[in-house]
Amino acid sequence: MEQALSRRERKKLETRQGLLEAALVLFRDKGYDETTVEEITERADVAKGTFFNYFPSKEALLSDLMAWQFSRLHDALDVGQGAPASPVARIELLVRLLHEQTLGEWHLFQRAFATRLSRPPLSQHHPKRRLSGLLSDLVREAQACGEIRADVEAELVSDLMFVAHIRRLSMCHRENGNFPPPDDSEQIIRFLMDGLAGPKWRNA
Amino acid sequence: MEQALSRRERKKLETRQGLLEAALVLFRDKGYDETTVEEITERADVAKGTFFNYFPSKEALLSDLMAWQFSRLHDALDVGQGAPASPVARIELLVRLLHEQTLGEWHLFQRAFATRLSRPPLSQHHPKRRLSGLLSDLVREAQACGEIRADVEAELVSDLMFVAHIRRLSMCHRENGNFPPPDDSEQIIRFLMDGLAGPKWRNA
DNA sequence: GATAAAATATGACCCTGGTCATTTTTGATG
DNA sequence: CATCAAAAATGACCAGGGTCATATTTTATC
Repeated sequence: MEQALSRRERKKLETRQGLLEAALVLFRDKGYDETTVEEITERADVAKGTFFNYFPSKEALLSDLMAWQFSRLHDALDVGQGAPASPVARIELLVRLLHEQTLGEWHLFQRAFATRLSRPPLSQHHPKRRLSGLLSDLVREAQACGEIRADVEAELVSDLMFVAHIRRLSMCHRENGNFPPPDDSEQIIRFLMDGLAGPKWRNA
Repeated sequence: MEQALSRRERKKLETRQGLLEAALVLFRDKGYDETTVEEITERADVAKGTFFNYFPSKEALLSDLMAWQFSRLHDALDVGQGAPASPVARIELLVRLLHEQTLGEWHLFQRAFATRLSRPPLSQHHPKRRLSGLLSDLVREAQACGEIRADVEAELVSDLMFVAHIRRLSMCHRENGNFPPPDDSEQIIRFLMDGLAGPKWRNA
């Protein structure tokens, strides 16, 4: 057990967590753009300047927030904890979990991903908390054991899966307001697996 | 011939175009974030406020800029003008052209796409100028004539192609500075066509 | 031309993300 | 305790995107 946390360090973590939680509530409630950094610090009961002692930017906080939200996924995907042995099956599981967890916050998620797409990484978190790393690791595993062809970059594949997921949420949301779609999460993965030419070409 | 443009309307178009061109030069030169709206209006020789009479936001201008840059692609893909008849072949052609045209401006392109991903459409341009519409139309065509399975949403497919392209540029750029990659644009399309399981599974 | 109404242009102003010099708190040491 | 240096908090400040009431220009009409 490492109880090597001085009071100072504990206070620091507390403040940081307070900011994250305040932001999450406000983002959920009013949306990302509509929430001011000052409102966040107000709610967390610190001065505005303090915010930037903990996060280099508002976007970086969002990124950390998402990482925090998704850190639990790692455990759920541990084979030791009952996750399926097949990497592809675990990918499908991940996508399904992701889908459940993203409901209600998909616009935040979407925003965070878009930012990551267009700008260099904002802050390096613990690898255990990087969703993209998790996905691409799974892809690499699947490639290693032959479930997925190895002549494509794992990063590319995982990104495609990611974006497919975001698209689906986005389309659902725009069409029927906020209604979560039927659980066809794995269909996208399957389509990526089968290819655009489709399974019927397989035996042609 | 419609010469139904009053002087006022001509001037209006001129100003708009002036802003677009000024912005393009500055974005290329200094980058999107580093370019100020005021610098753009300065260069276009109008007041800052005028900018927002023509574009609702800086981002909207970027979006229009990209649309403008890509409007010529439509012509290149006209079957009457020598483009291949096969929709998939035309998709491959589009991706290759896209790749050539994006060189040197990929970060702008990337930025515009990321914005489009995370926010509702900023301004509705002429459909002929919407790149995403162009791509998804091609996909629909390919589906109609059986080159691509029809049980997946065309929008989803075209978005995946889009993102794959962006990813590739992004990775190339990050790895070897600015060096354009070997012309393997179609490989991604082919991988999407074949699927992750890969062609070797085909006859298994 | 003179006049008026509509379209356009303008820049002072506001808001908010982000910076930074300064102040306050912390805890180590004698 | 008193002292001091390091860490952390603070809020005045700045820059840039975006708004808007006002000023200017254009066109229509007489």
